[in-house]
This record gives sequence, C-alpha cells and structure tokens, in this order.
Amino acid sequence: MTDVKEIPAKYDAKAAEAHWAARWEEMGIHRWDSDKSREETFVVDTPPPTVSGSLHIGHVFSYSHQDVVVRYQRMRGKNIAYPMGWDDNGLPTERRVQNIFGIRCDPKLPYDPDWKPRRDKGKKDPIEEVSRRNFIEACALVTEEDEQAFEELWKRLGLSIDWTQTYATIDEHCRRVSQRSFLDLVDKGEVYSTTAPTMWDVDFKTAVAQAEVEDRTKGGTMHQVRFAVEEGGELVIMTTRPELLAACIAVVAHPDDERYQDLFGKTAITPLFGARVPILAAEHADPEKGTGILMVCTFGDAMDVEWWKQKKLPLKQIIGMDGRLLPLQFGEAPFESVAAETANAFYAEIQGKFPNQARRATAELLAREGTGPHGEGKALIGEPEAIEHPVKFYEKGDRPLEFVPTRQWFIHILRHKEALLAQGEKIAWHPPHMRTRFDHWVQGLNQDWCISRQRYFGVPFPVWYPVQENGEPDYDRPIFADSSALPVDPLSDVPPGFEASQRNQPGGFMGDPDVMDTWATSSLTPQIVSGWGEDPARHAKLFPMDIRPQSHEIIRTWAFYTIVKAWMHENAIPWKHVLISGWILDPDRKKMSKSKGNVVTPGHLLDAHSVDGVRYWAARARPGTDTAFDETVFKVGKRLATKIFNAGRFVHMQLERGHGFGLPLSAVTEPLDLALLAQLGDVVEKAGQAFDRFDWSTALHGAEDTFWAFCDHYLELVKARSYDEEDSPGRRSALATLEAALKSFLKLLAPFLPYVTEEVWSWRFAGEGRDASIHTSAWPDAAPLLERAGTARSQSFTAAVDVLSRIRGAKSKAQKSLRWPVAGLCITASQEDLADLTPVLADLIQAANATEDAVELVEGAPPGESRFGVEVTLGETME
RNA sequence: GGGCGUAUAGCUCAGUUGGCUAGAGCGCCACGUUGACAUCGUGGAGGUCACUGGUUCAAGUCCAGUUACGCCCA
Repeated sequence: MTDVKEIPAKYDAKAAEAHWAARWEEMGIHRWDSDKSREETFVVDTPPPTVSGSLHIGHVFSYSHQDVVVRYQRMRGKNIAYPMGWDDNGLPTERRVQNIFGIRCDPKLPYDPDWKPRRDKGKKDPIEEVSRRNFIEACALVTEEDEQAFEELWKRLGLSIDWTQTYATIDEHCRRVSQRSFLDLVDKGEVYSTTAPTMWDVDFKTAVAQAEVEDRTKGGTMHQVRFAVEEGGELVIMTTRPELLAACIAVVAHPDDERYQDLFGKTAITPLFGARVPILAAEHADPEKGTGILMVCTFGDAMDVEWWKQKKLPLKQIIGMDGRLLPLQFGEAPFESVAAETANAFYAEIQGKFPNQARRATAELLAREGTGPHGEGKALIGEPEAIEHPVKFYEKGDRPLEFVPTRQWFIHILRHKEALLAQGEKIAWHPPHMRTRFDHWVQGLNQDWCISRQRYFGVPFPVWYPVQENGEPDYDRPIFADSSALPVDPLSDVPPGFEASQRNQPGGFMGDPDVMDTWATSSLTPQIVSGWGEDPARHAKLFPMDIRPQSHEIIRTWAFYTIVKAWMHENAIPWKHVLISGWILDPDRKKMSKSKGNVVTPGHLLDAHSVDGVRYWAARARPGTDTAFDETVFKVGKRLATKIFNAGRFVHMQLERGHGFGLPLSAVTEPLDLALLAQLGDVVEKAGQAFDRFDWSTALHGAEDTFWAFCDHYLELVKARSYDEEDSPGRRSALATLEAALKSFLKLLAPFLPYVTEEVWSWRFAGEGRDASIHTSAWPDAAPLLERAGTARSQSFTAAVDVLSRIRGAKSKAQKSLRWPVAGLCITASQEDLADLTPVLADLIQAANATEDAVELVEGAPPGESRFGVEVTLGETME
C-alpha cells in the first residue's frame, strides 16, 4: 500500500514498466493452472514468429491485440494458457547464418568439433564450406540470440505470456511431434512420395509449395515461331519461352478453333531440333491468346504439367536443378529428331546457359536463314516483342521458378477440398469475411502439399530407403522409424534391422536427406503445446484451443495447414475462433516490407511514447483492418496514461482527506453521482459485450470516451462537494462515486494499458488473492452500478455538462479564466429539460463559480436548436 | 481478369437494426496557470460523408453501377 502523500506528482512510465514487468513474473499471475478444467480455461495458439532477427512494429501491433484479449479473459476469471513459440525453421535462418558467418553447408564434409563460427568476416572473404552438423550448430546459435531479443521485447510490451510454456519449432519436442504427425499421416494413407514436376528454386535448390509461390510482373519477350507440319504446310505458335523448344512435346489448340480443325491429329516438326510432336486439341487452350495455338514443353508452366499428365506425353527435361540447360543427345530417346546432327549443333550453342541467356541465344538461332519450316526462310517472325507478364517466384527467391521432376513427399489435400471447407465453417472467423479468403484458397488449390525441402536446418523425415545392389536407393520401399524412437535423424540414426556400417552400402540403407517445410511443423502448434500423442490429460485440457490470432496474409498458409492437420489427425478443428489482425501501412498507405525499406522498428517508439502509449495505438485498430502508422496516435495513448495517473492521484487524495476509502455504493445518493453510475454501468456492459465478440477497439473506444467525460466534466462538477470539510451525505456520495468510478475505469482500461492501471491500482486498491493485481481482479460488474443508479435521470449529467460548457464558452470568449465568477445566469429550457437540470444545479453553480441567487430558470423555448438557452453575466472582478 | 475489403474535417479514425443539427482525437488559431494534471485545461475555425443513379416520409447508413486504393488469387 502506498501512502497517498507519497504518490509522486509526475508519472514515470519507464520505472513503472520495469517494476511491474518484474513483479508480474514474481507473482506468477500469467501461469497456466493445469489443475483447472477445460471449461475454466482459455487457450491461445500464439503465432510463433520467425526469428529472422529483426523486430517489426507489426509484431508489436498484432501481439498487443492478443494480449488485450487475453487480459480481458483473465479478468473474466479464465485460467489462461498463453504459451510462446519460436519458428526457427528453414530458409530464413539459413540465409541469415550464411550472411553473418560467411559460410555455406556442404553435406559431404565431415563434422569438425573444433570449428567455431566467426562474425568478423568481411564480404570479400571467401565463403567457408562447413559440414551439415556444423552448419546446423551455427543456425542454432543465431536463433538462440534472436529468441532472446524477441523475448525481451515481448516482456517489455507486457505480453502476459506464461514463460514456462515455450517451444521452438526445431527443438526435440517439436521434432518428435512433427515426425509423429508424418507417421500418423503415413498410416492414414494421406502421405505419398513420388517423382513429379515440382516448382523448384534453382538458387536455393529446393522444392517449394504452392503457398510459397508468388507472381511478380516482369518484362518478357513474346516470340512468333513457325513450325513445319509434317503432312505439309506450317503453323505459327507464340511463346515467351523459346529456350524450351528442345523440350517441346506437343502443339495444342482449342478443339473448337476453326483455324486449326484440319491440323488436329497431324504432326508438327519443331524448328532447330526437328522433333516430331503431335498436334492436339485441348480445352484449356485459349483461342483469344496469341495465335491460339501453342507449344507444350516439359515444363514451361503449370499448364504444361497439366497437359503432360492428361495426354500422357513423354518427358523431355532440359532444365537442371541448377537452373541451367542440361547436356542432351539428339537422335536418342526421348530426344528423337529428324535431323539429329543439326539439332546437336544448335543445342551446343545454348547448353549450360541459364534460361534468360538461352532465350536470347535461341531467338538468334531462330532468326537464321534456313531454320524455317521445310528449310525455307527464318523460323522466327519479325522481332521478339517486349511484354509484361506474371512470372512465378519463390517468395524468398530471386530467380523464376522452374518445374523440375524430383522425388518429394506430398500430403493429399486436393481430394479433401470439401471436407476442409466444412472445417472452415465450424470455426468462427473475426471479422467474418476473412473466412471467404480461406474458402477461395481451398477452392483454388491445384497441387497437393509438397512438404519436402532440400535444406538442412529443419525437422528431418523419419525415413530411410533400402539401397539396392546397383547402389541406387529403392524409394518404393521406404523404412519408417518406430514411433517410440522419435525424434530420429536418419542421417545419423540407423533404421531398425540394420547396422551403422551398412549406411549407403548396396544391400544397406540410406537416410532421407531432406527436411520438412516450415509449415509441416508450424501447422502443429496446437498439438505441440497440448502434448498430442504424449500427454492425453493435458491434450484434453488444451485442445481444441480457443483462439488463433494472426494476420490475414497467412490465412492460406498457417491457418490453412493447421486446419488440415487437426482434421487429418483427430477429425477436429484446431481452435474455436480465428482473430485476424490488420497490417501496418506506412504513411503513404503502402504495406511495410523489408524490400521497400519502410519498416519501422519498435524500440525507440516504446522509449518515446511508453509501452502503454504504443499498446493504445495498436488497440485502436479494428480487428482485420489495416492501420496507417501514425506516431501522433502513440502520443494520444501516452496522454491517456498520464491522465489515468493524474485522475487516480486526485481521487486518492480526496478519499484520503475524507477517510472515504471503502464506502459502499449505497452511500451514493446525489443525482449527479447516480447519473454517473448509470453511465458507468452502461459502458461496463457495452465494453464487456464488445470484448466477448473480440472487438477490442470498440471496448477501448467506449471506455476511453467515458473516462475523458469523467475527468473533464464529472470531476469538475463534483469537486465542491468532495472538498467539503464536513462529513456530509453529499460528500460521502461523491467519495463513494469517485472510488467506484476509478476502480471501474482502471479495470476497463487495464487490458489496454496494463502498466499505468496496475500502478494506480497498487496504491490502495490492491488486496489479497485475485485483487493482488488488477490483471487478475474481476472484470467490473454492471449490475450493481445500474441497480444503484435506478431510475436516476442520466439526462441530468448531460444537462449539467451542456450548461457548464456554455458558461465556459462565455468565459473563454471574454478571455477570462475559468474561475472567473458568474454574476448572473439565465437558463431557458423546456419543462422536461429544466427537470433534468434542477437536481444537479447546486453542483453546476459551484463548478461555474456562480451563486444560487444569481441563477434564474425560465421555462420556454430555448433559442436556436440548443437544449438550453444560457445567458451569462460575468462578474466585474476576480474577487 | 476474378474474389474480398476500404473510401466520412488537413491527418488518424468513430458513427449499432436507416432518424444526423455528421462526431472524437491530433494538427491549427485564440484564451487561460483554478487546490489531479503545462506530459495541462477551455473555447473556436475546419465536412458536397469518393462519384452517379435508385429504394424511402427520411440515406453517411440499404440497393445497383462507376472511380481510386489495399490484399488474396489467376
């Protein structure tokens, strides 16, 4: 308890932040109680941030939203399970490690136990090659540091996380859960491995999933190329990728396209390479596009893959895993040619090149005389035309994706669209329209989920393959780990029934060298936290979870995959509610992103505007709605915090002077006070309702507005009575109201501004048990407030405010101070409005510094459209 | 090109089921240090509610279309 006289005149936000962050940890008020029932518990599926090193104001924004919701639920008496995870997986970390230490992984190198990563390397130093295990150790080192930086920020932000419940997506527990998930899906027949054309990043040399692909508009060139028709004549196709000519396996046009009716069934011959390819009718060919007839290659795009599958065409792979054109031999299957010798000569000029170089070179070849159909003229018509078109990129990559046939693990999702849409319907989305994004994503799926990544830092597959006598692995007979042995590392662990010496030997085994993609693990955060498959009692208390807070751009990834897994494993939804946060836009309303260089880091903002100020800014944003970054809003939040402190200090001083702490609500008797209770009850009720539908901004809005009205008007109107030296009923009524109001406001605002509200609460209101902290104290109850207010005229308060404002205006116009005495006050209003005003007239007179005999009430129509006509005569002197 | 969303004072945003004389804060201007607060208070000026039509006694709000911006997808 703080002696009221000891309360400092100024609020030191920074000191309060440091003090309370540490105290809450000591008090353990954020701990989940595993003894409580599921019904009493509120579980949060916290987004594990990718610890790529940089903190972003967007983190502060969305994590503040979760915490606001959590703090409300805690005050509602819920046993909160609010864990924290770190997403360390995969490529972002590997990239960072490569840059920081100047290293690259070469899996063929042996482990060097003495090797230590060095940070002092310049950009000019040669890249050091290290073993897989050394590389993974370097990744672990960096992520550990990053996690610390995040944890410090989270703690400073006042996130009420239970820090005894943490995980990292590559830690042992998460590896075990991820591998268990994989094996469970193997058992359920939802996983398969196959060699299929897969979108492939040629720089990172890894497969990527549909969700990681983005279209970028790039400049390209459109070529018109003449093909010979074997039976006589020619046709003209249009293509942006002439470098794939050697991979051409067919020519297609729409079956209804009149221009090509007589060509269907005939054979075309490709220029340069002399390949005989069928001319086919295909529904998906667009007659409006180009010449309406196009070449199918293995593989130019997703459509090519589709046609290749549908028409069962041969595979002619010419792009290698490094993105360069592979060496080929024309005249041999599958590269048969009617002119193998010239084909080889032409191909020699483009072999080994990257596609864009090969494209220009091919165009030049096609422009040579004699390359045209039947050896006449040029194959290329005119000059290539510059165009803009969408090109598929890995979202973290710099070079266009290629379709390369590789062996990968997939999860069946295409055949489950209906079931997944049904799962989406069982979840409440906030705001509701965000579900349509999920629906559209599911409806638009066109590939199964490829979960293999050719990386190092991630969760390995619990899989080995038998090595055949010819030394090649037999992918069709994978050896799965025993579920009791998880997690396993197939590159160091030995499968059941084998000896370590048999690794990579004919008749022995080989470990799957790949790791799972990030989402294969991140899609399991509910299961990871709940102890799925390990601790049934815990799982039953934490799963399904209550809320999944996240932003809208990862509905198609994180939310989607999590829904997939929960459905496949347990035919369940992973959470009851999805809360979507908007984005931070820069002042030009552009999305903040690293590449644009408009990202704001949060540290200095917390210093300048206080944590409460920054959280206020975050909480003002409606769920799902993007918000412009506006530093002036931080100031408003800080001002609110200061106001809470000052108003709290004032109320405490009044209560102290009047020995008024702990007066019951029944002491509230004055009309003005009863009117305030009515307002208070109303805002408490509305804020609770808003919170119950996860609409934090509306709850804040109401609480804030009412609190300012309380400070600006009620406190001014009640001062005279609370200053009263005698222990009158009027004073007792004022003091009881002040305490009830302050407590209510502190609680209403506590989820948003946890520090200043706790600070003020701690002076005298903190007690035993739940009341030890405002954040565990009970959410205010509107019923007793409204009951006490009864039928009190709540219009009385607004009437007093209305007239007081008019008097203030008159003083302001006369350039007098607000304490300037009022010598005459004539108020004209309807009978009803005067009836509202009369009971609070005494308070009004005091606040206006008027006297009772100066006031004249006239029943009649007020001038204009105002509620009250107010004529003010100011006194001659200040007195 | 398709889907979803947004558009209200200079800026950031509120505006329930249509009832509005359209609000708040910031910024701006003026005034004021009164016993919570100068990290302040009071007052003032600021709007064709993107545009065009429609429904209605009544439209910021409902309907249709247009434009601009954002996101997702192709």
